[in-house]
Amino acid sequence: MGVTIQGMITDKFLKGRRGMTLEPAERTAIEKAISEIKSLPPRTVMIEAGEALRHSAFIIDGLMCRTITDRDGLRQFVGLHLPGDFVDLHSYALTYLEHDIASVTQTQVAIVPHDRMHALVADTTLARKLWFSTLLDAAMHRAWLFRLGRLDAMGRVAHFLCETNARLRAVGLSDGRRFALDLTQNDFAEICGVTSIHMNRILRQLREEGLCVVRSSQVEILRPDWLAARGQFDSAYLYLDPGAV
Amino acid sequence: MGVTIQGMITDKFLKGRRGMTLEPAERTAIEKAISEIKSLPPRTVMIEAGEALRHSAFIIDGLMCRTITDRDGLRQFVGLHLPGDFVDLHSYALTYLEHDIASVTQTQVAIVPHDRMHALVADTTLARKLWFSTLLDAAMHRAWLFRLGRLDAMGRVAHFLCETNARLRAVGLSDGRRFALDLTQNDFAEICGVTSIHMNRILRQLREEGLCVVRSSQVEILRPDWLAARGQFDSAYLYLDPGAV
DNA sequence: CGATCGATTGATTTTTGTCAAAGACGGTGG
DNA sequence: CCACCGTCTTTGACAAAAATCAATCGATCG
Repeated sequence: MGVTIQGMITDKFLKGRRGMTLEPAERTAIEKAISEIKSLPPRTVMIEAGEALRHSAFIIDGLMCRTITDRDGLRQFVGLHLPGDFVDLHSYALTYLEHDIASVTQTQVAIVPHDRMHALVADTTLARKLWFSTLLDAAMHRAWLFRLGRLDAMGRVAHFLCETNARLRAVGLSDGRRFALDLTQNDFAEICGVTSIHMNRILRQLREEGLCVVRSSQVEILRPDWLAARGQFDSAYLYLDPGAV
Repeated sequence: MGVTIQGMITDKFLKGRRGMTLEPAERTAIEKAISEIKSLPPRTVMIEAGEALRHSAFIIDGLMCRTITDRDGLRQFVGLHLPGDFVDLHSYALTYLEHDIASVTQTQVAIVPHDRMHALVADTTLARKLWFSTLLDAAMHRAWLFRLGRLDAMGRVAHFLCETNARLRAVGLSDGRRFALDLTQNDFAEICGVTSIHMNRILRQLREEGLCVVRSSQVEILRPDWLAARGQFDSAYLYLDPGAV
């Protein structure tokens, strides 16, 4: 009661992030700036690199990814986005993106036209929170760089699963051990920068050793501490509320 | 004449970036916000992960890096910063960083206290340019992710050299083929996520095949086109002025 | 039911890391 | 001036990690 459908849309935005949670008025302001709600089928490119952009999208439900495609058409995931993520807020200041944004699963996004964004950022407090949200993405990029640059294949998977668990938990979509994650082994491979064949072997190994089961769009972490150690995972870069970690 | 020393400080900030160049008044505003100029010896940590921050630093001269250190003390570079880069502008909204920032060479930085930053971002046009500058870092992070995730060791080096060449060129520090870059082979290794031994072999190979000479703090690119192709380099993510590319 | 997509497995090759040891070079102190 | 040192570079031999090639297998879908 008292919670309108409208009120649910930005529910998860910056949820659980250290000192950056939105005030009710700020959420209302953002929700008023929404021009439409769009539904995307799975595996659909929403934004292509280079395209001129006049609006940003906020994920209400579903999984989206940011990818860069190489000369042979092979993709590297440079980000994975969950409900509550303002997936291409950065296009507001960049005007075009140098990567693609696509849905992974069936997705619902809220569209905010850039010309309505001007009014939002006139409020310097809200502007700073929006800025913060894009800096959070950058912090995740850095964690991903560490993952790819310093960890072996199993470490990368471990790190990624810890991160995803923590992020989903922050928005109430993981209980800390088990969560839905509708990615194929090939997606995991494109995230971790290994071949899907190798990814298959790593996931089997994790399963056989009773550490973690990744299977049919469901992840269950059996030994969270072990996984965090194996992936050298430290959640500081997610800027979560001390209580929420 | 007419160009004061003061006027030189922010000279290179956002220089050559598509529609984001600073107006004289904006540069003056930033320069007035500077509280001090600091000199850093080579290889000095300026900011440690987790430290509470009350100011940001702008690089006037020198090379700095952002690094994440693993459990064994091995570092992964997650960014390299040149003169004209507002190296930790993001600390303004983040309040602490999850990575270290250190000098590579002898460096001069201009310090801008966060409480003076408030006045700068009150100007929404300037705020947007500052925001853009942090998004540029994020775009580079993504290019680095592509590099680590999809390229082999030689491709990574090629990509990195193309990027650095383009960035230095934008601020007038490369002629497009030859530039100073005071990095050790170990730095290159920490940037590209390979061992320094392997990096040594790659650099030798580039040299022997007459493609590129990386030696004693000087880089000379003999075949820019080949290097760009080998590293699948596309400068779109640097958001350079069409004329400057 | 064939077709397609994703998962799985084995055999083999390629790339990169590890270990061990010199060589080069500049700077310092005797 | 020169021997010594530390840092950076270079090289070889070998081991480990991951990629590649080639098939199956299983489930789902029209």
